[in-house]
Amino acid sequence: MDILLSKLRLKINQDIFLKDPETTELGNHILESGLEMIDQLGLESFTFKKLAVQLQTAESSIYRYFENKHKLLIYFTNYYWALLEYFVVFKTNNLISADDKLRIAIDILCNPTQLNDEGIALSLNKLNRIVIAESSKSFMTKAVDSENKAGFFEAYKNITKRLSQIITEINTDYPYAKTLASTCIEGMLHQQYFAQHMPALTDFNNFDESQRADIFYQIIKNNINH
Amino acid sequence: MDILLSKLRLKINQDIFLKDPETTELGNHILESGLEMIDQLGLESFTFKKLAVQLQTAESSIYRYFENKHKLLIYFTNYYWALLEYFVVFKTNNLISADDKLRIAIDILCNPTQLNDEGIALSLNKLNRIVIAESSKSFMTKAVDSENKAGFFEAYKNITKRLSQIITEINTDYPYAKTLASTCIEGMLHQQYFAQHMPALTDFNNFDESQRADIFYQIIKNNINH
DNA sequence: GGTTCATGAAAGTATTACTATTAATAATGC
DNA sequence: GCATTATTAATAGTAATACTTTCATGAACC
Repeated sequence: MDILLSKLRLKINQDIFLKDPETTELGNHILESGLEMIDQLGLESFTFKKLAVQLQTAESSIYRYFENKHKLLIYFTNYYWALLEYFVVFKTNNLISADDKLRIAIDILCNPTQLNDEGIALSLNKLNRIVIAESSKSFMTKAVDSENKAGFFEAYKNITKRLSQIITEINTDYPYAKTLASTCIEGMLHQQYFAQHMPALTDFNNFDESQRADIFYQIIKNNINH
Repeated sequence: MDILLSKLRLKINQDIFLKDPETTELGNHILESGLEMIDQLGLESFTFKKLAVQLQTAESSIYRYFENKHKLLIYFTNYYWALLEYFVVFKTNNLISADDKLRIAIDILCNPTQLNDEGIALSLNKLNRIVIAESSKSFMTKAVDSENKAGFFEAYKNITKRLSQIITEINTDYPYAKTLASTCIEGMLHQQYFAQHMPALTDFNNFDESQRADIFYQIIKNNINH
């Protein structure tokens, strides 16, 4: 695993960026500091101007990589979901029991910051935080239909598909695998957000991570076997 | 019910607005056209300037009612959830069976546009659409903690509490009532959005409304009785 | 009839979200 | 080693956004 991870390169839809940021030094700086700043400031207060100042470069240089900050956010969410999908595939690969696969997939999705992040260029913690706090803004826009067509949400749809396939593997006749999968994946994100900011909406705090995985495992299991 | 509804006035946290929009003609126009425009343009493209042009008034006049468009959105989400809570309370009021209450609460939450909207000033359809598409932006900001403290999300927390109380009524020992309730309420919104914009993430289209209610009923029932 | 209040009109500011131009620098090809 | 090309930095500029301020007008109320 370590060997594989030492050169992990995720495939990101080419239309998300104007110029592949992973191919140059400035590009990589844009990703690192961009992630850091969106995490710190939130998407609303984050601007390419501020990022340019931080990187001691020109605003126009950043615009050569990304059309706007919305695309940069989409880049990060794709990166995050592609990464988690990689882990799900890798860790469930040789398992025979679909139930074991479910357990592991949920663990990864609920506690991604526990993963071994060697070989991953971007901070998994920061990615996790911005996906929790900002990712819904990436598809809750009037451009959703055209961007969906352009494949900007493929990584998110793929991981949902993986989870729904595991569900179907456990019970072929269960008719709502996609709804159950997407509801749980969204729910896992929201519960983390609520635990931090609106505790009235959750039974967890962000310390009982394993319990969070448990309840989503229960929700899925109790439904598909019924 | 009709008699009651003919003068339905919902309590909205006073700190959300600078001046109560329901007390004046201009205020009510701001609400009506503001709702219409956010629905049409999306929150990002919507501006007070555009609204002022539409209403043939001055931008500064609108600013006398709401500090910014974010507050206007919060006003609408509060209005929406307060309205649905009213219906839940009203329709479950005299019921003895907690199971019946659950069924009815879920029906209201999943198919709010079926409700009798006589006596409601704002369009329930538009409110429903903007809550689906925009409401997560109302609390996914860096101001969430102070705004939560200020009570801006009370209506949302209240309806979640209602649902979780019904869950607890069915099974007093179930320890995750809040998580189950908030996950389902968020899920109901998301499934509607996915059905329209990202069908790969759902098993429903927006015509089988009753099925959508069914699956959330199943998710809750199958978990709390286990 | 004077005061308060709500609105409208206009102007002004700082910031945002870009685009365009040009000069300087680095990399690469022959 | 030199010319070509690509990449970046620096600067300036534009249109729009998100406000704030000031002031005049008219209506309402007491």
